[in-house]
Amino acid sequence: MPQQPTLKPISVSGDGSERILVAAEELFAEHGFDAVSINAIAAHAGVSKANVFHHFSSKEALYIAVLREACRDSAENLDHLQHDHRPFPERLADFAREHLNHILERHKVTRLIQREMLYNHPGRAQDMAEKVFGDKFQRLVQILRDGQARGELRTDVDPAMVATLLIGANVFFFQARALLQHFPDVTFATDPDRYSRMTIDMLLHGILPRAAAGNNDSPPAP
Amino acid sequence: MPQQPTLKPISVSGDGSERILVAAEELFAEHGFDAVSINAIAAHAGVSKANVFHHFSSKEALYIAVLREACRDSAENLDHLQHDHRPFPERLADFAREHLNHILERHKVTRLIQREMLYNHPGRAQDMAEKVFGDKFQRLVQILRDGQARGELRTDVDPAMVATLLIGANVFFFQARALLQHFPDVTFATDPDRYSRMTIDMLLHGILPRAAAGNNDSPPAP
DNA sequence: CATTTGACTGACCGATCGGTCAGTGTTCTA
DNA sequence: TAGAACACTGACCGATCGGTCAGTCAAATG
Repeated sequence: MPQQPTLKPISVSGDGSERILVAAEELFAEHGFDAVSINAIAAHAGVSKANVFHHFSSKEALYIAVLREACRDSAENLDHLQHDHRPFPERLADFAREHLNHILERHKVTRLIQREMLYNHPGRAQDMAEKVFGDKFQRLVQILRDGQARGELRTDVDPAMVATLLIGANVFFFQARALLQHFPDVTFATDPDRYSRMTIDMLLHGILPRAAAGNNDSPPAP
Repeated sequence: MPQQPTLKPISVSGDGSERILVAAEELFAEHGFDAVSINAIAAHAGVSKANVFHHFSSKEALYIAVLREACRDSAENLDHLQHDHRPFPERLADFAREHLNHILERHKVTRLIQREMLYNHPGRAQDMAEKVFGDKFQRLVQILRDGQARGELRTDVDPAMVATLLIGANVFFFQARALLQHFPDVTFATDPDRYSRMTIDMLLHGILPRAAAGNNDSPPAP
């Protein structure tokens, strides 16, 4: 970019290295790795440029530290879904809603990771994201498999496919909602909860007309 | 990025400005705006750096020219779906498959646009993409509305929501397939046609167990 | 044939890049 | 209290950035 707007130092407590990390996360998420200079990060954190290199050996190392910090507390809690005995549709709806809210709340991290997926530098942090997401993904798949075993879910659908569609719907909402807002047909761009509900409704019951009306929830007992 | 690999000039016929555009599209799509230097583009196109500025007034202007060229022929043909009289599920399945193949074939353009959505520089090209996609999106919504009017589609689902879910599923497949390949549960990461079929199956019929087995297609006549 | 036009180039510009280094001030400890 | 350890800074480095400019060369134009 030609010029970068002069950024005021952020008001964040904590030692210097932490403030640098926060500032770097903010700027990397907003503008991307290459568009952010060490000078800008230092100014945003209210420290000198040399101080950045005192705490982090290089720009790359700082970026990786930001990613690691971002992924650290990303261990979303799926346990309460695994040991929940409510009907499957309700559990799935809860997951979808919580997952979408999780993404929206931590939008900086989400943007960082989306950038990382787009850049796909093989060495950098792809393997890290792979493990973090792979674990969560695998657990969601296991929950779906359990649902199949209990007869609460069609046995002729691929659980990994259901998980992909669910997560994809949320990720796409996150990245396209700014665009969707300007489409006259779209009324849900600013209402993630409604988006979640509609997604789950369509995923559960499909979009074809039902021969038998009513009967929306509560699948037959196994 | 610390160092950029020395790029051999691409072997492309045409006048200089066209070769510059092709080279710039390739590099911008692969590495992003800020990570690509005019020097790299010039070397990749086999011309001098000054020549790039002879044809384009600035790096920004070149980038916008690349985006414009990319969006130019992006007018995907949805007409044959609008005037197709086969059953609705088949038409929808065709759209999903064609749309996904379209995305995968033109992966450079897709990556460019995904980057643009991530960077969301308000001035640059967001409004352009907005119009291009808005038109296509609106036409898909209209097709779905027609399906509702003919009783081939549930009337209590939001057509814009169906369109979003369908396009989102494909976009997410595009951007996550490299990651999905490494998940042991995922068997469809390298088979877009199968992904499309499974998506449409789930979207049409839902994932709940069907009380009445069989009867997969052909909705009741209006 | 003289001139203009436009594609094209090498050399160069100031600014900024990531990164280094000698040195300053504070704080903890022996 | 001496001094090691540490957080931190301003000045500086070579490289590269986007962009400029004077000039070369070939084709079109009168």
